[in-house]
Amino acid sequence: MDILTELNPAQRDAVQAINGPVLIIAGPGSGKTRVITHRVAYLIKECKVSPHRIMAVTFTNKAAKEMKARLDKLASTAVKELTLGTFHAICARILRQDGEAIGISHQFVIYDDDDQTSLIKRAMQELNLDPKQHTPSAIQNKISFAKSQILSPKEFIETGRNYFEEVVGRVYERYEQLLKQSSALDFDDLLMKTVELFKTKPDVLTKYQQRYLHILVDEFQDTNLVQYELVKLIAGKYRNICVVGDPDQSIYSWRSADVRNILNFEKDYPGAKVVLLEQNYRSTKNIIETATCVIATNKERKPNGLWTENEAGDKVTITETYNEQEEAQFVVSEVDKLVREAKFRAGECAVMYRTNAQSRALEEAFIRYGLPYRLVAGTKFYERKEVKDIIAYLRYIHNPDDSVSLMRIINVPGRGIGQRTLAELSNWAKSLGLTETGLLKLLVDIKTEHSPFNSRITQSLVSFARMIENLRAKNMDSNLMDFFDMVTGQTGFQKYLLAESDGEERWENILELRTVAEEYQEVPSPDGLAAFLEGITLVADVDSLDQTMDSVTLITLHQAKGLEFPVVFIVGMEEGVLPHIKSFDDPAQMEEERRLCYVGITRAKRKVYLCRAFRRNLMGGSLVNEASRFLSDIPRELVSNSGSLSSEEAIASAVYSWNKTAVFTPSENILELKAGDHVRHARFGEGVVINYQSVKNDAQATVEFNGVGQKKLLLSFAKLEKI
DNA sequence: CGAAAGGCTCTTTTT
DNA sequence: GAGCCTTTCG
Repeated sequence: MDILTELNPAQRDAVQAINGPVLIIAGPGSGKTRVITHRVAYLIKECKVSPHRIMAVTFTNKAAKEMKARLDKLASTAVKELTLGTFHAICARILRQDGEAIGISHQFVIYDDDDQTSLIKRAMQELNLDPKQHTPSAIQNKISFAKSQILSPKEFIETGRNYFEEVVGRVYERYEQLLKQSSALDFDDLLMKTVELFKTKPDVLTKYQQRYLHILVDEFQDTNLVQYELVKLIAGKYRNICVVGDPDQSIYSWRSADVRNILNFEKDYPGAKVVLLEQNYRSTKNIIETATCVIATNKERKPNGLWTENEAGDKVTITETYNEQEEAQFVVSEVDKLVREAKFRAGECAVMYRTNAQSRALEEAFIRYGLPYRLVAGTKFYERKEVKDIIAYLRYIHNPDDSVSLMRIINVPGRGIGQRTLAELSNWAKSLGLTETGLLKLLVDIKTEHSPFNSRITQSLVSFARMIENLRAKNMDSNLMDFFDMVTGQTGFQKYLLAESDGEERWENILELRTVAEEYQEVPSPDGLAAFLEGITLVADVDSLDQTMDSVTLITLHQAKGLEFPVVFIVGMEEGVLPHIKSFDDPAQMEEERRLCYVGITRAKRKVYLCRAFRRNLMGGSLVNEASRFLSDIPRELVSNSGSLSSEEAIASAVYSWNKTAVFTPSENILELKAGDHVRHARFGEGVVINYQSVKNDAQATVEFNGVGQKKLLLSFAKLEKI
């Protein structure tokens, strides 16, 4: 297969410009992924560059996986040799390899957000800082920002310009010490320490510079300073650096991403070749025009020439409903309609929203209707308590210095080791210059009467320490699966979990985690555990999104970047939601909200629905929001029903849509059921009615489905059959 | 020590 | 409305 034939001239240009710096500005749907993969394939097949000497950086692991799959088809050569992954994953690998040169333990663990918070809290406690005066999360954000700017605690303190920053500086300093003691790195460290490694160890840098003849970076508009520096360092020798991005899709400034990286690329890399990809292959003309009108209002941007040869297609639908329940109901019934009319499959539809909390009303509606959906994130799998607990056990076994994990699990299940004991343990360890684990080992060796704790507690601590030591030894020569089972069994965790009220369900999450571990089985022990731990820490939830399943995708606008769906619903098109209220007093942030909206609209291939609720519940209270300003930027001729409404009209519309809802609620033949009745559902199969109650003109039934569990169903929607 | 209850504060987006 | 923290009592 010829790599170049199926490309348009601009795309071909982008693929073939292999010498020197290249900037590719790629509008949405312009075949960006295709260009990147073809470029890599071109380098390997036509230019005979060894895959070993190519680095390709993606924004998510999912994007990396996808690219790998595409390359396998395009250039069947050893794609394994490629360095392909997110910045974080690539840096983790580099530090695992060469981090020791700057004092990073070979065994380091990666702390996620949660772990970071607990460590910051501990640092604050030690410094006698009141968490009410300075919230840990504010401090965490600031530290993260400092790291993204490659500022050490010392440098940060020097540049501090107010009291708060001075406080942050002190916490930052102590936090770093605690991280070091725990042999741990946080997410930002992965990047910052790699830059530090390169800057202080020229020989290491040279090694990587010489290796990577070609570097590609995707989603360049969302890189931050650390990432920018990193790329600059590695590309320092050959300068064959190709970056791809779209300033209009920059939506991560809150994570310190800096659009200037892409806007100033030509200045920083003089002579860079610039390629514009402006033809959109994804969306209909109406969708492109709508998106263009929305983004055009931004002042801080260069206009682009996005266009498409695609048909005009359907007009954009704008709906107003009374509240978010009705909004969700509208979405669900509309999806149902599209599916019933055989226009689209459920899996081709996505519902996008600004904040995760908005998924709730949607989920409820999908459940009631009995329509399949998949939620990306939500209570994220790896953030569930039971999952984090087991991971903490595994991590602590892997790395005895990991005090955050130790503190998390030393009393889970309860072993009579409480707050007081732990505080004493920490203090005593500190005064002896030992880690907590070191102290526990000491306790095992000395006579019980020499322990400063009472005998019951000493006994507890000693048996805990012995158990962990035993497991640590087991990890050395056991199969990863056997080892996993030993951990859940011998720690008493399984028993403890199953005794909890919702234990069954939570235990299933552990089994789910176990299946993830299966992927690392072939890695010989003890490295299998290390590989597993690293794999799960750097995974985002979008990474696991499998679009082949035939169910509607519920996803945040941020996560939706880089994806495409035939049908897109954007809900919560209201002032305060999208744009989010936090952006009201900052024009730059407001522009980012607009870009977010733009990203959402441009995910759609065929159909766009923009939904708004007149009233919305937020933290108990109920708010009346005006229509999003973004809606008023869309010309009426692109919209199939009425555009923005004034607030007086909104009330009329609320009444109108209330009636409309009643119309598409088929209130005839509501099935009458009682507890104990057997029923059948198209998706959930057979089950037994547990509870049944009438609600207005409708009825709600709780049904225990065989092998599926309990579901609450609204009978006007769910197609139940009595058997 | 730990379970239960009450009180508080936030809620944007995530590798 | 939840999640976190503190208080209280057994």
